[in-house]
Amino acid sequence: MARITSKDVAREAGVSQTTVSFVLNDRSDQTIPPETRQAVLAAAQRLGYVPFAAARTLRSGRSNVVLCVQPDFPIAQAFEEFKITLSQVLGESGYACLFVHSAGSSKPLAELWAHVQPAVVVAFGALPTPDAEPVRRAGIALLDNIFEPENRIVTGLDQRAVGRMQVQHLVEQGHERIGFGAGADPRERAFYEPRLLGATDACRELGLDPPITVPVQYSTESARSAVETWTRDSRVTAVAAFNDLVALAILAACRSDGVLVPDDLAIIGVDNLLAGSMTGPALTTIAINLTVPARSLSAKILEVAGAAAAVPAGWDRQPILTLVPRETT
Amino acid sequence: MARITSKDVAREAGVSQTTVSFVLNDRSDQTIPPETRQAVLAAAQRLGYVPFAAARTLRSGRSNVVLCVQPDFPIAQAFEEFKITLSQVLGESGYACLFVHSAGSSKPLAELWAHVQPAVVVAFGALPTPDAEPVRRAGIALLDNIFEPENRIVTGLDQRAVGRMQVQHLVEQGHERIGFGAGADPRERAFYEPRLLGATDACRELGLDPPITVPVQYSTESARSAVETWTRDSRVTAVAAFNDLVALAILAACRSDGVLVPDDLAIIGVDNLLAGSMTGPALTTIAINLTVPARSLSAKILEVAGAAAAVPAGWDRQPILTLVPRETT
DNA sequence: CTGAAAGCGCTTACAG
DNA sequence: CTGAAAGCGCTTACAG
Repeated sequence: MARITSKDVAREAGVSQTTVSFVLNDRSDQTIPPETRQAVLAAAQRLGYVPFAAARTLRSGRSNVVLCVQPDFPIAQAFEEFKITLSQVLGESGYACLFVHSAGSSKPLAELWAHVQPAVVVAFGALPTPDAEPVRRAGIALLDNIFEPENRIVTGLDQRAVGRMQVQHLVEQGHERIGFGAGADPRERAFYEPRLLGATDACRELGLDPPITVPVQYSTESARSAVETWTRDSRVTAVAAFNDLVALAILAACRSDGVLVPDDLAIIGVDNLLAGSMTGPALTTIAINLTVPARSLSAKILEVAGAAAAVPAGWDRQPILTLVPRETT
Repeated sequence: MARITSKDVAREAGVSQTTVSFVLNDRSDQTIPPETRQAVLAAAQRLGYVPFAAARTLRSGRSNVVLCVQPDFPIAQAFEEFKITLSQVLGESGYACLFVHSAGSSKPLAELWAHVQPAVVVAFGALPTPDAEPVRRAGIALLDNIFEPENRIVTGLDQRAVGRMQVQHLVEQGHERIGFGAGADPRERAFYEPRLLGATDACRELGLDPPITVPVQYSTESARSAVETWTRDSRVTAVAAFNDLVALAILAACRSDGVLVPDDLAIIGVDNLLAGSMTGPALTTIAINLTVPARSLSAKILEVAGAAAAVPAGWDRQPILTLVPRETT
């Protein structure tokens, strides 16, 4: 079955292909009488015409695809929400939001840019040089390292504020010796490093010693030696975990070692995982509303893509970080 | 900076564009002398030539993109692993694997097919008719409802086997009155319905009454009334939860109501979430190795795309489902 | 074995 | 206000 082309629409409407193009692209620099415009629109509708993007891309050298490169390891579930919001907002502005897993191509991603000549490439992490180079060379806008502190203007979210908020809460509860449960996986460094930085800043500002930091793996075993360090050697009374999973591991270690939570050791996590609300005692945590950063990033993407942002006003007034006090502090 | 085209390569190699195309596409129906072939390859290499996919797509009417439509709600984290494996295997066969969130376009996805004229469209759930129709009409291969029981040949994974395995384990532990904790979110029906079916089958085969099924939301509160139903009214001694999150909710409800696990009520989940290994008592669960279904699906995709599968042999011998016995059974 | 030429469907100077 | 024509970069009959 043959594809329906703009030529077909032109014939159906009794005009030229040029006119069809002008009408369908709503070119403001052309004056089209309403009747002609209606005729074209009606014909396109009747035939079910969908412009063939490959041809348009070939012609213009650029598609309206936004390509998002995801890290190869599973990240917090809350992140799904982020991607969904991003897709929605960009979708409303006529951009398709596609996600790739960077591990997808053993060879560098190079050829993928060619496949979908995107308008913008967004990398949540750092795009390795062999991948970034061809993007740059092709003149494609690249938004890199979205969640790094130095890019906080892009997402409106500074990870340091997370660690800062944790410490503030713990200190308000009367704690003076703070521990920090960092991640052990270098791929998650982009999250735990700035959060630790923020926690350290907050301690200093509040006149406390910097947090006693221990890397914790996602296992009770690993968390046990961390808990030992905190309670025995350093007399730490409260721990900020860089995420809920680490907090859960610490909580499990306390349970198995008879350390009372929150009496002997208070714990606060980050992410507001469902699982954290269902432990005993229930986990105090910080919820991150990723909807706001997603809208913020969308606006930036549309800006570099040279499109008018269709982002509704007021969204940036919503709070990103919310303390969820439960039973572990 | 101008794009490097096959014409440039032809000039550099001193041959025609036709020859360049033949060499670069490795056309077996053409005989090219080794020297010519080398010259072309060297020239392409030297210039850093990357074929412009839009032109190729325009010409052939089809790209080598596989488009995967994801559900709009966050699903199990293990799923990420599935997508990564899928990307890798398809990547090795020269296909780019892109993911979209179906909520992305308020209008039907229709225009997206046009954007990236994919070779195959894969929908993890059901693709609504207004979206499926244009795909079919465009003659694009569509793989739908990947995880439904009737498609178990595609993934090699029958969700019913999951529920079956849960019941078998519980019965081996001596239980005779089985409960089933289903999901409450209709969007997850594709997972809990077949699992319940499998559990019911297993009960019948083992001469037991069908499981007492209660929908459970992801909250301790919701799980409490479920636990009441099971322990008070029905004398159920063991519950199969459709996933770990429901199992965790049930565990939390037991904790708060003084129901002893596993003595009063045994619990088994599905997914092997990290959080489940860190509760007290630690959750017995079923781990799903999604690597195998991902490879299986890849093979199917490559088949419908008309490509030779580069799937290594032996992968289908690995077990998909593994019982992870811990402390709740 | 190799090349000149056509054509995929679109947009856009350019000419009326 | 509208249309004929060129050209984006590729592949493939077709002719030598």
